Amino acid sequence: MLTNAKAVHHPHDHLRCVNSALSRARALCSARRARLTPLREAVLRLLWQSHRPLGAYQIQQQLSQINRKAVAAPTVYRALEFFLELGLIHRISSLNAYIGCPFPESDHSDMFLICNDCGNAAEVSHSHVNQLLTQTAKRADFQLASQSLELYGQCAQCRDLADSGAQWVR
Amino acid sequence: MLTNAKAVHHPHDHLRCVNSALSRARALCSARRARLTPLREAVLRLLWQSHRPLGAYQIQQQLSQINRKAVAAPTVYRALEFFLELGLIHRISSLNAYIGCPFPESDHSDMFLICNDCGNAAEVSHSHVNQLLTQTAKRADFQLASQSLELYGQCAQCRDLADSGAQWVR
DNA sequence: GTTGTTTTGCAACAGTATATCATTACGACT
DNA sequence: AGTCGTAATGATATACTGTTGCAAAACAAC
Repeated sequence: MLTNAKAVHHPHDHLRCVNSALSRARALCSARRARLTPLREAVLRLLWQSHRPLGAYQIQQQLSQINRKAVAAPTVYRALEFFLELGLIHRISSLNAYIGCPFPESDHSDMFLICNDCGNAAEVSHSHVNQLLTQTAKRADFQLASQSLELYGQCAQCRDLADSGAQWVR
Repeated sequence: MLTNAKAVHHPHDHLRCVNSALSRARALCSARRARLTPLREAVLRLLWQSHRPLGAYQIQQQLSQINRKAVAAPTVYRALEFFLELGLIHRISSLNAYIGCPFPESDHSDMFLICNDCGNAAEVSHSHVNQLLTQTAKRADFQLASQSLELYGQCAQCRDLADSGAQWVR
């Protein structure tokens, strides 16, 4: 089982996530001869500032602040498209939002565990799940090609917080 | 395993789907003291005209034609919300589209098999899948509450069509 | 440095969904 | 039937999400 849930849904050294993500991105881009421009890197950094999926227009706003001048929507979408094609980010369709992929080099079909309280989304790739889904589809005489799996619930950290009577403030 | 895949992805007597869906809807509405108004029934009929998910604005257009006068977006969304709350329809978030639920009275967590060729979407509820997902989530210390599972691929009918060399025209 | 390609800027627009307030229809009660 | 409260619909505006098309700028290769 490939997952970053242990980090995402618990306290962790987030700087490591960011640095690891950026160095992986740089490696992958140079391997594919894709240009990781300053603007694109800024978008990727924003996506990795936390484990919460970000909407395109949230990115736009933050990017505009950083740049000290307005950045247009297509610019953001182009950067997102660039990363989506490289497998460096994913789109979470039930949220219309985007999130960095923690293991872009491994060919995986992904699933997300999204916390209803804190909004953090962990990625999980589990071969049993994929097998069962493929098999279930096959039993319905359906040839599976791709999937969108988004699970909602409560993460460990928020459960503990809730148990202790505290309130989460977004 | 609860599914309508056998019908959806094969030739079938669709009138039975429609009639069954409408009578179930009427039953459920009267049981819940919810009003199945003419407008709402028209929306539900449109959703059941095929097994392809419909966008809200597609519904709006067709509804306007039927009504011989323009129907506004909020009207459509209100009808959709009404049915969503009753569990009579589902929203497929990766398509921004809506589809009738074939077994609204049974409490189920759903998954869709959506054909990339013909667009038909079958609903599947499989306890093994749900168990495995719940368990996988649990292993990541995550308390599963709800899910959005949308699988894409090729249905049996379209596979046969493709094998026979024919072309599907949408 | 010139040239061809990729990236970014910019403006307009298309598609999806919601907020707000006015109006109408309905159900229950007298 | 008439009144009253609630639910449903109409109508307008607006927010949010995403795309198209074309021009300008940056870059890579020669």
